This record gives sequence, structure tokens and C-alpha cells, in this order.
Amino acid sequence: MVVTLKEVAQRAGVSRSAVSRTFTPGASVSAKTRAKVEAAAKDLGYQPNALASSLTTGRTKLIGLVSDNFHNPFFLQIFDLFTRGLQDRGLRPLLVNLSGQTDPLGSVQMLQQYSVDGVVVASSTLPPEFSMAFLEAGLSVVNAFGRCGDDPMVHVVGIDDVASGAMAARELMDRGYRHVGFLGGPKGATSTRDRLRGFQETIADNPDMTLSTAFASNYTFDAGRAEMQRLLSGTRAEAYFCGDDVISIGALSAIADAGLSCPADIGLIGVNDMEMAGWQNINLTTLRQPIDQIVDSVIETMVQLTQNAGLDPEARVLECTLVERGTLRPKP
Amino acid sequence: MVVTLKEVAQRAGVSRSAVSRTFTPGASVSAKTRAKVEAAAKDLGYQPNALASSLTTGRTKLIGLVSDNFHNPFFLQIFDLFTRGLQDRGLRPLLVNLSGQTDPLGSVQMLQQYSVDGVVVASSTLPPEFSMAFLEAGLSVVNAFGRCGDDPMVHVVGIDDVASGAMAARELMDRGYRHVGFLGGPKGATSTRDRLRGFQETIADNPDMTLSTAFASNYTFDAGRAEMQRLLSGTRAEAYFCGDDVISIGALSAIADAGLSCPADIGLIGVNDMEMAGWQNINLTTLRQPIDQIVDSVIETMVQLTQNAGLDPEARVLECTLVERGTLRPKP
DNA sequence: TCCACGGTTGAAACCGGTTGCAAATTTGAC
DNA sequence: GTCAAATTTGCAACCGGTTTCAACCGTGGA
Repeated sequence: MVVTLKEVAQRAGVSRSAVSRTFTPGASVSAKTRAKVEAAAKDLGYQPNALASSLTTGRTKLIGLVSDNFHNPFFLQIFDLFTRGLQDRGLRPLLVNLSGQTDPLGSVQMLQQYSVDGVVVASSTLPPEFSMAFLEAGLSVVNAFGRCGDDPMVHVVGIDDVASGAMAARELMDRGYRHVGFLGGPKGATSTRDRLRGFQETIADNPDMTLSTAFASNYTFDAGRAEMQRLLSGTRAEAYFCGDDVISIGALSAIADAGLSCPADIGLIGVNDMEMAGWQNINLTTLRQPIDQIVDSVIETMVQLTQNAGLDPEARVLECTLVERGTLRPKP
Repeated sequence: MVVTLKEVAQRAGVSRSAVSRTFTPGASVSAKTRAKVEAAAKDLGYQPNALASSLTTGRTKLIGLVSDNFHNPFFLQIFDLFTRGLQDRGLRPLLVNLSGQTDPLGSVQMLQQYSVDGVVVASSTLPPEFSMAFLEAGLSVVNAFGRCGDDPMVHVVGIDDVASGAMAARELMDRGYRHVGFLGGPKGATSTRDRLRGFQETIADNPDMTLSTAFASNYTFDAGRAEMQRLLSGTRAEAYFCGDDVISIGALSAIADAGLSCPADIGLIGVNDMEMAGWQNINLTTLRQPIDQIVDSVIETMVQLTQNAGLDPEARVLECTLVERGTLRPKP
């Protein structure tokens, strides 16, 4: 059924090595042989078997794309960028869904069995044990949207959570909000804690300000909505910095249900700038993560790692930018 | 670095075949040898190389998951279900992003190079040439959300578009709408045409009804919004059947901007029932596609095909159900 | 004309597994 | 305890490629 190297060699009247070489960039083949082989290959419709060659070369060009965020539309954009970016460089994403998985063992095994050249972890919520387990299994791993600490255990590309917390705080202060709230993502996530820290510290610099904190149980619409409903039933802040855009949209929904509106009654600022944030019926002011750059940088790092594993883990930190839309009142 | 069969064999003091057999279900190994091998394997942390074994078995357990819908959040749910469903059966999704691709050649080649056991095409918009090209390359293909005609060229699982058009029409009639509109997806897509046909035919049965048709250029928020804006600037219908939920949400946004609301001024019904349709600030009445069943059925078919390619292509048609929310007025 | 040299070629070993086959072992019936 | 049948085992060939190595070729300089 499927054409092999041997058949091409026979038809071209050359050795199998010759065929292999014409399909190996940089190998030594004369123009004449190459022509014969290419003709034969074309006639037969030959495609080299990437898996067979991986046996000897030790490279599969398979990259594990691991995530547990299959309910946040933001990640669809991320998958889009990753799959396109990897494809463009001749790499193939093997998608691994870790939703609900608590033990890394299973995923480690399957990544090993398929001898992936590396693993991209695309998640801000996956427990660090997973990345560590991949690492211990001898896999190259790059973490996208992970925590960018000073001394990272794995390669990581993302934003500076502390700085973005601070940026959100400054925006709120600049617009004259005095009583502000933090409506973070899951309390345990390091990204949540870091953003809170940056937010808190900046607020604390100004004695006129007061701060309240709350946490959505999850990066979901429902969690954001539920938490905002709870907040609205008490004494509410003038403006909230939300854990991400999905939480923000949930919060917006709660606010609308309560007969209030943004920015007239409450200010809201999110993080991510997912496509939906720009939809006119949402129109969310938010901090934009430079996801194109993040994804590019992750892939770039991955490519380097495939050439030289054992590179020291490094954190690459990119800047957020404010995207001004309609949920914060303008600066005076 | 990585442990091989040979090393396990040496440590266990048995032949390589013995090791291979203990990891091959159904092979003949005595309890004693099995114990020795398993102990050795555990000590060494051995994982069989799935790619190497695929060489002789002819099965990679790799399934190409092909799509061009990376901007419609509905498909994130679909990817979630597919990846989980495939993983549960020991299959691995190789994700292929066909966005902007016009020529199947490249994707065919890469699917062949990785000798996938089959291809799942998850898209309602991908031109049929792609599925045909996969088929001609000797790959097993199952089309999810494709057109379910009488005499399909490839295996396909989806809904009956004609019937769902009819169902939408009946819902609108039952609620006393008389001037109704069809706001379809891309005009060229067969799913759009089929839904229009079912819608049209049912409407035509009732002489009191009038029908206007329009098409969004794409299954996106912007396209739905733009088309609804155009419609609102003319004489509008009382209710619209939209191509899908994303188009509906775009339309909703245009309606709100025009100072109108649903269902008071205009009725709206979508298709899919994506998560977002249930968000309280959207609350879209829609026809629910049974995506769990569709995905299950696709995977089931795929599994059968891996055991017996050459099964005659068959269309599996599943029923839509109405999900009543807040964008159509109630039945009298 | 001869020879050294560079590039090209094919044979054979190898990558990490599986599997047909025949030999070796165990099992069970007598 | 014997013998045939049933199991288990290892050898060797194979899957579809790559790569080392030694032999080969054509060329140009002496």
C-alpha cells in the first residue's frame, strides 16, 4: 500500500542509501542520481516515513502540547498560534489534555512512548509538579504563561504578574478610583498571588486608597459571575481588577443583572485581551498579554532546546499593555 | 539516556522477545518470566517505544485531528471532547491546523509521513477536497460536523441540517412570528444551504409567512454583527434563524447597539448551544447539537476503521434539540 | 601516462521494537 | 516413569529508514 525507500531504490536503479541521501539535506549525492531518485519517487508517490527515520536520528519533530485549559476561549487563540507556529517550523503538535488529571505519570509515559522532542506546557494553572515530572523524565520543557520567577526550574515565557498587578493599580488610581477591589483567579495559583502582590503594593503607596480582595474559584464565566454577585451583596468597591477576561465577563454579567453598568457604577479591568474582550457587547478594558510574542518565544526556545538540551532554564518576561475600551471611566 | 528493550532483557536475563512479549497483550509468557521482566523494567524505568513498534505492527495509534476552526469557541469544546475521548482509548491526537490552507497537499504529506492510523476532520467549513485528498492518500477519514448526505464519500457524523432548518422554522411559526429571516453562515457551505432549504420549505408550507435571506461571510462575531447591522438598516424581519451561535451573538450585539432588544423587538435563534450561549448576559435560544454523542460516534467509527479500513462510508445523523432561553418570545 | 584527491556510491550494521519458527520446556494423561 | 500435547522460549529475520566505512569514480596536475 504505502511506498517505501526500497521500492524507490529499485525503480531508480540505485541503492537504498542513495535514496535516503537524496532526501537528507546536506548529504552527498550527485546531480544525476538525485534526478533519477526524484523521478522514481515522484512516479511512486513516495513519502519518507518520519517515524522510521526518527529511530536512527533520535528526533521525531513531535512536540507535546500540554494544557488543562479547554474551557477558556483564550486558549483557543493560543492553540491556534502554537499549532501554526510549530507547523511552520516543521514540528508537529501532539495535543495532550490534562483536564482533571492529578497525576503526571500517565502523561509522562505517553510523551515518552512517543519520544517527543519536547513539551510545551500551555497553562497558567497546571501545578508545577507536571513540568517537574516531564523534566525528570528527561524531556525538554518550556512553560508558556507560567510564573516568571527569578530562578525558574524550567524555561518559562510569560508576563510579569507583579508588574501587571501594579499597572492595573496605577490605571485605577489615575482614573480617580479610591476604593478598589481585587477579584483574582484561583487563590492557590501563583499568578494570582503575584498579581495581588503588585496590585497591593502599588495601592499601599497611596494612603487615600482602600483595597478589598476576593477570589473566583476558577477561570470561568460562572466563577467570575458568582463571586461578583457575592461582592455586590455587600459593600462594593468602585472598581475591580479581575483575574482574567473570562472572569471579567462573568462579573460584567452579574453587574448587569444587578441593574448596574460599567463604567458608570463600577469600573472593571481584566487581563489577556482575548478576542471576545473586543466584542462590542462586552468591550472590556483589559491588560493585553502579547500572546503572539509569547508563543513565538516559546517555540524559539523549544527549537533551541532540541539542538541543545541542557540549556539553563530561563524566564523570559514580556510586557503587558493597556487596551482601553469601555469598562473603566476615562482619566480626568 | 532512554532505556531500551535490550537493556531490560539483559537485566532480566531473558531474550529480547520475552521482554517484547510481556508488553504485548495476549502474547505467551510464563508468570515467572513476566515477573522477572516487569521487575527489571520497573528498576530501569522502561517505556516501550511506541514509534519503533509501529514499524512492525503498522499501527501508530496516532490520529490526525484536522480543523480550520480556531476562532470559534465552540470548537474548543470539540477539541476538549476529542482529545479526551481519543486519550481514553489509547489514541493520540496529532493536531493539524488548516486555517488559511487552500491546498490539501501539505497536510496529506505530513499525515502520511507520520503514518497516522486515521484522520478526524472536525469542521463544517473545510472544503470536501481535503477529505477526498486524505482518502486518496489511503487514510481512513471520519468527518465530524460535516454534511450528512444520502450517499457520503467519507464517513460522517453530524446533524440533519435540513431537519434543523425545519425545526427552527416551526419554532418561529409556533411563536407567532410571521415575517422571518434566515441569517446563514457562509453562502457556499453546504450546511448553510441545507439549513436554508429545510427552513424555506417549512416556511413555504404556511402561506401567511414571508421569508428573507441573508448570509454572514463567516462563522464569526464580526460577520454576524455586520450582517445584522445591514439588515437593521432595511426593513427587518420579526425573527431570525442564525447560522450558529457566534453569528447569533454578533447579531445580538448589533441589535443592542440599535437600541433594540430580544425578544421584545426581534427574535433570534441560533445553532450549536456552545457554552457561551448559556452565559446569562447572552442567554441565547438555540438548537443544541449533541456534541458529546457526535464526538463519541466519530471516535467509535474511527476505532472500527482502524480494525477494518474499507468499511463503506456511512452518514450517522443525530438529532438537534431546542434549548429554550431568552431570545425568542414564548409560545402563546 | 600515472597518481593523488575529492566527491559519490553501495554493503552492512544499526535504530527499537515484533514475530514466525523450531527447539526446549512444562504439563497432563496413562 | 513415559510419552504426546501444550506452552514457553530464543534465534533470526524483518519493519523503514540512516550512517559508517571502504571501495569506487572522474578529474587535474605532474
